Amino acid sequence: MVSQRGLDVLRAIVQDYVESREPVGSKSIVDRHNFGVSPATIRNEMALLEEENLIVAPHTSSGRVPTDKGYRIFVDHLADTRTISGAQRQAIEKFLDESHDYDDLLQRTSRLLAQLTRQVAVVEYPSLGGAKVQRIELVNISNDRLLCILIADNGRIDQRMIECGRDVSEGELSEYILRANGFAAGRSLSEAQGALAGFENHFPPGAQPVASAISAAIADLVAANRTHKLAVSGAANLVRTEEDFSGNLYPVLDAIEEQVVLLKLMCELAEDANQVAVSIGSEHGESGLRGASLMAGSYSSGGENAMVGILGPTRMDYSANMAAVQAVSRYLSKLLHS
Amino acid sequence: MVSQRGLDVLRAIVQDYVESREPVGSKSIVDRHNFGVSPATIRNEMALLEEENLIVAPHTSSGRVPTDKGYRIFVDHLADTRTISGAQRQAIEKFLDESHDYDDLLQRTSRLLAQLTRQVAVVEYPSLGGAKVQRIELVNISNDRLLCILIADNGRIDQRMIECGRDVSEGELSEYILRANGFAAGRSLSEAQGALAGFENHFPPGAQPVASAISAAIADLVAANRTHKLAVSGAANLVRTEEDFSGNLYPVLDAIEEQVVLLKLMCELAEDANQVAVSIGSEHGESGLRGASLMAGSYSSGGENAMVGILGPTRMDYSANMAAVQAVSRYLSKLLHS
DNA sequence: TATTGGCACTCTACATCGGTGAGTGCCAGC
DNA sequence: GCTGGCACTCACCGATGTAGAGTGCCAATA
Repeated sequence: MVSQRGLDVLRAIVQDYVESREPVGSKSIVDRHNFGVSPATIRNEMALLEEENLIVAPHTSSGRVPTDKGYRIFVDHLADTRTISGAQRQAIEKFLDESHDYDDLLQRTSRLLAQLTRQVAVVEYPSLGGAKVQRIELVNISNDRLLCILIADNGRIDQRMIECGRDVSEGELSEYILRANGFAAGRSLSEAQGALAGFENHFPPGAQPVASAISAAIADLVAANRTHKLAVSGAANLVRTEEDFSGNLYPVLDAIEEQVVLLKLMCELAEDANQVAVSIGSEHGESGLRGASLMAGSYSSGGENAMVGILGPTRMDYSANMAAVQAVSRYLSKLLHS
Repeated sequence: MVSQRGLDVLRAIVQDYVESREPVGSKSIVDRHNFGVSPATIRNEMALLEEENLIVAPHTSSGRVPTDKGYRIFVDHLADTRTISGAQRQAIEKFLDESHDYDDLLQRTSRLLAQLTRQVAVVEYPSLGGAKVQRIELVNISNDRLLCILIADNGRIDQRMIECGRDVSEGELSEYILRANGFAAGRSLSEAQGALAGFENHFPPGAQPVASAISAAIADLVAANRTHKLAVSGAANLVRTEEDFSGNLYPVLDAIEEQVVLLKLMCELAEDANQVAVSIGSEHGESGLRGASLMAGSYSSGGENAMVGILGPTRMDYSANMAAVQAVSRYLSKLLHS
């Protein structure tokens, strides 16, 4: 069992290591913190911490480095819950208030968080599952192609191209639009998909192929909206912290681009909606992201929750970053609810 | 003046250096290429090439490395104009034919090119300047917010949120829609902007604030479409070639994220529409991208030209990459014209 | 005149070696 | 339970030496 003073030592080690990037020795701890005891005593505490797998020595007779488990204890019990500065708060509000639309807002959020934390920022687009269909639009693009646009009541828009194989007159088009909206408008996305089953049967045989292509496109749009999307910024920050990833950035950059893995990890963090959650190093199973921590808080938009967070090396300033993620996610929720 | 054999030596140096990543010596040249002369003769040629600033020796008594100027001669006169393999061609066609819509197509193009060249791929969205307004839609999002959607006849869609400050009834809304389309539909974007001047004067005083907000949003959309957008993929490929950037990826990743610089450079490459153009190392003024080459070809969509290309270290396989960029840009044009 | 073999020279990469310093573990004494 | 002392370990640094790749130059040659 680790004593209170042991935990204080752990806190000191995490703080100093995050700052200096170098293994922390017993002497430097007594120099920088007021423990009122000698290095030898600290060494005894460190031996206990090492037994508990909270810290580790990279090699015999070097200082100690926190393990993932050590960071976990730090995050859960030892990190001071900081709040961001007034200037930072103002910067957040100013920057986000300037956004033009939904897309722009989430991209700005991502950029802002990358700048505040100097890490890679990740913002999840909310699912549209609970959103309602505001309107379905069909537009003639070229002779034999239609564009199908789905507008949700929270402002999100998605589109799909439809190949008709033949011309569609304006009159026929407005018929499709009228019916499709009759079926789907006002319903939630998940309902809309069901409601459109058999859509094509309400049209004369000649129009059925196009009608079923339309209902397929809408189904596809709805399905695509279940798989979430991400806005990512600040990849350049990774080179600053390159050594922390033991020089191998490839899997991290790859994860950022592929997004699938990031999405999965973000979802796993979503349990506790009110707190900023952290997944540290090897806690998430991804071997390529073994040196990375993911931190995320949730925000809500139109009844749907989504995550906003950062990706960085396990050796990061958890206190400051949690405060930033917290502040940004709260303000984002507030903005989307107004 | 450099002799024909001198140029052959330059070609050999570029090819070998690109492959081996190591300065090329006179002996290895005679070993790998059939010059039928001794290393000493090659050394004499190399001395001349060095005088012309086409190659340089990193230090006394090491092999030679091409300079940016050397790469330039190589690209302009010496590179064999390769064509891609049948399998690659099929892969391109298969992958791009599967795209759902405009956005998806350009993103797929970017991914594809990144995979083919193993570099960072950049695809410029075409300007909408010449495109026509297909329709303008206004949608009530919440009580006091409207979403303004601009649909162009080439399938591109953009949106802006409008804060009205008061409720807008459905009747009033359809009035706005009717008029806005009356003014703008069927016109090119640039015309539409002019046509909407004084739009609000056609409404009763009570409706004028909202009307002018709408026309401002449309003007904003048109303006935003003049500043182009990029789809970028394959950033992870940079770590593979990290040493080529003398270990400093920051400015490169930064340029990728900021996009402004990339856009500028792409535009500068646009002069010759039919050929793949290359900007090598310090040729473009950006100090952060001194170790990078940008290669781009143009494609056309709805009368507008835009660029598709790659960003990589100056030490890249120009022949193969030019073939890939060429093939992808041609196929993209073809797909967009059908 | 262009080419070549030979030779001295240069510089990097790599391994070896000893000294220094930071840090540890352990133990006896307070 | 804390502390000072001590022996020990190991990374880091600079100096040193060696091997190898490559060059420039020159005199000889076809």
